[in-house]
Amino acid sequence: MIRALLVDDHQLFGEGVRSMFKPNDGIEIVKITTNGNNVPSILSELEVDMILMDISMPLIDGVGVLELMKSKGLDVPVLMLTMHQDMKYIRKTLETGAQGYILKDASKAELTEAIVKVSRRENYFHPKINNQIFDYFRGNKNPSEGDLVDQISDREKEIIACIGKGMNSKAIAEALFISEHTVKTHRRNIMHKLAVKNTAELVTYSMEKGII
Amino acid sequence: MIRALLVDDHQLFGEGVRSMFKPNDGIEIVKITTNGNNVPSILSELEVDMILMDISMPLIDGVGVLELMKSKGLDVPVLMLTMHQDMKYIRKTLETGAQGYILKDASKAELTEAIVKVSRRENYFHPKINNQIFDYFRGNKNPSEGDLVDQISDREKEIIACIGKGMNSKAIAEALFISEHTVKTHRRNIMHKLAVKNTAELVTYSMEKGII
DNA sequence: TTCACGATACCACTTTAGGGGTATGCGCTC
DNA sequence: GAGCGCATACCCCTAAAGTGGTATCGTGAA
Repeated sequence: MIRALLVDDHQLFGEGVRSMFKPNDGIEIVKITTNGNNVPSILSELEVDMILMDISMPLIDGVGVLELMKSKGLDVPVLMLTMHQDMKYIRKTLETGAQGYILKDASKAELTEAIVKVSRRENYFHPKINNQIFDYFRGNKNPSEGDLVDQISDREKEIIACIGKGMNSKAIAEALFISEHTVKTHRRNIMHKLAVKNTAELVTYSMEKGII
Repeated sequence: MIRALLVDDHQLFGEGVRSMFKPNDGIEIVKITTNGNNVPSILSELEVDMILMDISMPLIDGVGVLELMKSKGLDVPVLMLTMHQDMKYIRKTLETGAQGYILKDASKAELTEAIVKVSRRENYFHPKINNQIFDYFRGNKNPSEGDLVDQISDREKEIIACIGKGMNSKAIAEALFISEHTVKTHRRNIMHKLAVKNTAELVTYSMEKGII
């Protein structure tokens, strides 16, 4: 029997998954929590073989919980359970040490397989995102092909956020206490880094990639 | 026993909810479909007391299914089940005739209550969105306060999509086989309707509201 | 210690967006 | 059938974005 902890802010989903597993499935959701911050204390109280965790949660997100666990030396395999197919999330979770990644539109059979594999510390990637994983590792060998997003500095992200709010270069300059020239230079650098043609595409790209 | 049909593209969620209800709960998910287009044929085969439906689905969305049902004269009460707390979705579903609206982070007790009420053709609104509903009806008396989004015509949405892709007015004109002047007029109208200052804000707003 | 990078700043220039009008034809509704 | 919204199209003009440079300073890595 695999003892699993479920971390998901959607109560319905959590209770649903719990009742989905019958005793002879070999999987039991021993605890559900909607607050990732509780994970360390739960792990100290309960014996848990693996953690099923949603990525996007209000108080602390999946990646945050992974980091929290790592900082406390808690080493329980984690299967990320999410709707997001974006490389941004997949990448972050894998980098932070998740054992697997499965989409919420998976079937019960797929989830079962994923839970079993992850509890054995094997990797599981949902078929739909397997190709993206390969692309990611390929991209890693060619840094030029790597994700454009993390070439953006914090200051540049500030600029992007202002642009998204509809501020023009002058307004941004005043808000950040810098010259309008500097803002324009930043804009240019950002556009080159993200390989976009104009502000509109810059905003679209930034929102899709979660910069904004 | 309330016989419910569940329409959700997330298999896991669907199977989870199904197994959540035990015989003595008085609720049975008699069928799960991931494709809303199948709803009419399912209703002709099975006796169903109410429909639990996700709003955002790939092939046909919840509102689309409601419209499809209405066009075929199918009158089964529908409880919308979703993560979206946006007024945009709530409003559309209510306007199209949904009986209730519940968030996916509800508890089993709340879902049960909602299903029972909806099956009796009573309304159910998740507590979290009740206030928004009131605001909506208040807003209805003041049409100026209404949602800006649905003042946007289909053509204008096309223009917005092109802008988001980084196309300039000339490129959009060529793509849509219209004059650049027309595109500029559209842009102006859109910006006025959405009350935004420039393209960047237009893109941000449109993405947040789901126009793009 | 040199070298790369980020943040800052400036100049000059072209292109595009944005705002002011006005207008016409089409389909729908009251 | 008058009015309304929508898509279409054109005019003029200003403000802003976007493109080409160059340059200084500080910090942290090789």
